[in-house]
Amino acid sequence: MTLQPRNGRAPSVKDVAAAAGVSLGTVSNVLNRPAVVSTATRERVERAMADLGFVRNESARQLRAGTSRALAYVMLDGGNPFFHDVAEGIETAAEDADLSLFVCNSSGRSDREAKHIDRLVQQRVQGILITPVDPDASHIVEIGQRGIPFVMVDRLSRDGGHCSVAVDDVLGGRIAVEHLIDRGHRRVAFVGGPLSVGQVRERLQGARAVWAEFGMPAEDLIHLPTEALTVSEGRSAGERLAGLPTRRRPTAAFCANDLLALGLLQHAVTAGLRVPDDLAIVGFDDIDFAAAAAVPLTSVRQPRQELGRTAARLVLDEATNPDHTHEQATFVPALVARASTGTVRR
Amino acid sequence: MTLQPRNGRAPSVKDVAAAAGVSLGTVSNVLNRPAVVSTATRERVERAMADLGFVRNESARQLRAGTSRALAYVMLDGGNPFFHDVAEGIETAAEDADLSLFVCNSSGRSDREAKHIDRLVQQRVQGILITPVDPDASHIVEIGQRGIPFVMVDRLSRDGGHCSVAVDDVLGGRIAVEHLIDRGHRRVAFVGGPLSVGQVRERLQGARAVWAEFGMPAEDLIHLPTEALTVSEGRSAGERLAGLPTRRRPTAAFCANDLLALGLLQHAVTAGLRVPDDLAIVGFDDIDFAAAAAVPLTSVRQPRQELGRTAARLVLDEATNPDHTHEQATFVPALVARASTGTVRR
DNA sequence: TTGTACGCGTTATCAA
DNA sequence: TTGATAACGCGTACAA
Repeated sequence: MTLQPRNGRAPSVKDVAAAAGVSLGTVSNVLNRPAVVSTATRERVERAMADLGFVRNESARQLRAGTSRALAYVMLDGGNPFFHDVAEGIETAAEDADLSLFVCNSSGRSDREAKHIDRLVQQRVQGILITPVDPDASHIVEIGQRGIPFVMVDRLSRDGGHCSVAVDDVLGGRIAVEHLIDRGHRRVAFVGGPLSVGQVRERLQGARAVWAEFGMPAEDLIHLPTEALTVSEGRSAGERLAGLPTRRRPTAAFCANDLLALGLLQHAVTAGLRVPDDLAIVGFDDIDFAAAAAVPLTSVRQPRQELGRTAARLVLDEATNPDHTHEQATFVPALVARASTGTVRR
Repeated sequence: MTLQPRNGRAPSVKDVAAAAGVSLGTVSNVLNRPAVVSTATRERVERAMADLGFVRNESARQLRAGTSRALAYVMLDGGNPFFHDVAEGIETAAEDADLSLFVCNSSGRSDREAKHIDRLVQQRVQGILITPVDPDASHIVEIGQRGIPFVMVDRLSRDGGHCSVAVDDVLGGRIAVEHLIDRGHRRVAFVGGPLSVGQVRERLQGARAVWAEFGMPAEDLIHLPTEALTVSEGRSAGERLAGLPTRRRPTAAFCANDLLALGLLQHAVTAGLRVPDDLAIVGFDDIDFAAAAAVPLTSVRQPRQELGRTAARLVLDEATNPDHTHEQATFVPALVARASTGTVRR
């Protein structure tokens, strides 16, 4: 390979044509409809491309085509493995459709999210998948108004104005707390926040619903609010929990996600509490680190990869199918019981 | 906002010009040199842009400019939070330079890596940052030959043919094992593999070097090979470790990364071993989950974000500075001692 | 089977 | 201060 770029610029089809002694159209044919080119010339052109180190210019193709060959996923928190797993699911689907996937991370900040979306619209991506900071923010709503295919991930659409995929968070909250009641717990903490996050709200709602249905007094389901869904917030919730007067101290905690649960678990162990005997813990998401915790964590599983794959399927349908209708794909969460809730009380 | 796209196509500068009753060049001036346009016309143009929902077409800009306004990072394992933190560091630097960052994930597969690179070259990204599966693979070497600025992350360049950033892995291995010797351990396991991964090789090398310097018999530093640097491989290493005859069983393990260490920790706890009393554990990377483990993990810290920021700085220099010279940025790792090695033996 | 000419949206240059 | 025009690299009618 020579790789001799003419004065710094990457070789174009024009250069290839000149090198191969054919016309520009022929080179294009070799690239896009090799069948209509004679074997001899095709090989000559291909050799020229290899010699020059020719690479198609995606921008030019895209400009010509009017749209790019890429999908994008804007995730809420790159530090949470849950979103990475969702992204993996999206990527497999994107690969099957021979599309690139741009993964962006808003880190829970609305301004960063808006900036990412701006860029993606400028890139003319085929579709946007997003787990939004706030589903009602104007920059989110505008995506749909622009006519860009988009799907909300891990959050259901309220008005059906677009596709979405999520698990039933209310149900998730129900099965988590039902499991704890089943294990004999009569005083339980819900750890999670802020309540501006829809997922947190609904998981709490499910927890409360099932708690009431079992006839338990509302004041025995204590809400320990957190400022974010992170390990360190879980740790701090643990401190507050330990500070409660003994008669009010819960024997179990249901955390709004696994990161909180891991933080809580860590603090509990540090504070000398035995898990699950002194404190049982249930998480949410079932990320790989949940099973890998020193006391493996009971968790409410979300089909992470499948959420991603389905979301990708939906954007692609919206992007290509003129008869597309918006769809709210709801998945059923499942409890995965592990050691952190392993004992039946009394 | 009307958002009335003419027959499906997004509005272009041409449409804006027509709507505002000005020429195309004026619209361009409003976008790129607003100072040279009179306030009146500028406002008219801006209103037209808002009315039409005009968004610059990045492909066209790029085609014109000859290069994109994006950087790319191809990471080795998206499931390892270490790489996410590196990516965050890169992103901050990219943001400062007003560049987009495309994050790709090879998942340790060379074919996926090659595919990603292909696409990135087609996109004409300004530079590529990569933690390669195999630094000597042809598709890696070709990046440099193509004249595309690129930096190897978490892996030093052997021949200096390109920039790279990494910590001193040999030193990292040394301080980990020195810490264990210091804590009184006389039989230690190195958990990690495959040895085709340079980082693993060098960490082992450092471990062996310091072991020898302290005059310890080589056979008391046992290598427990793994097939990957994952939690589940750590767990399986734990099983093998437990299976060793008591006289040969190490009192401490140094793991090639934190994921292995977490898996090992989990198995140890399950098997009823007390950490650190029965088995002390040192990890590598100091990901957030290390501190968050139920027995907080001693680990060799890498300056993850700073690795990323430095790498970004280097590609940008290569991309913009004609006098650029390749640089191997080496960082010094630091031991972060936590509970998993908390006790001095005997 | 191959070659020619045009358009995609943006920017920069030059002329008015 | 504004307007006309050429160029970027590619794909595709259409003509030869």
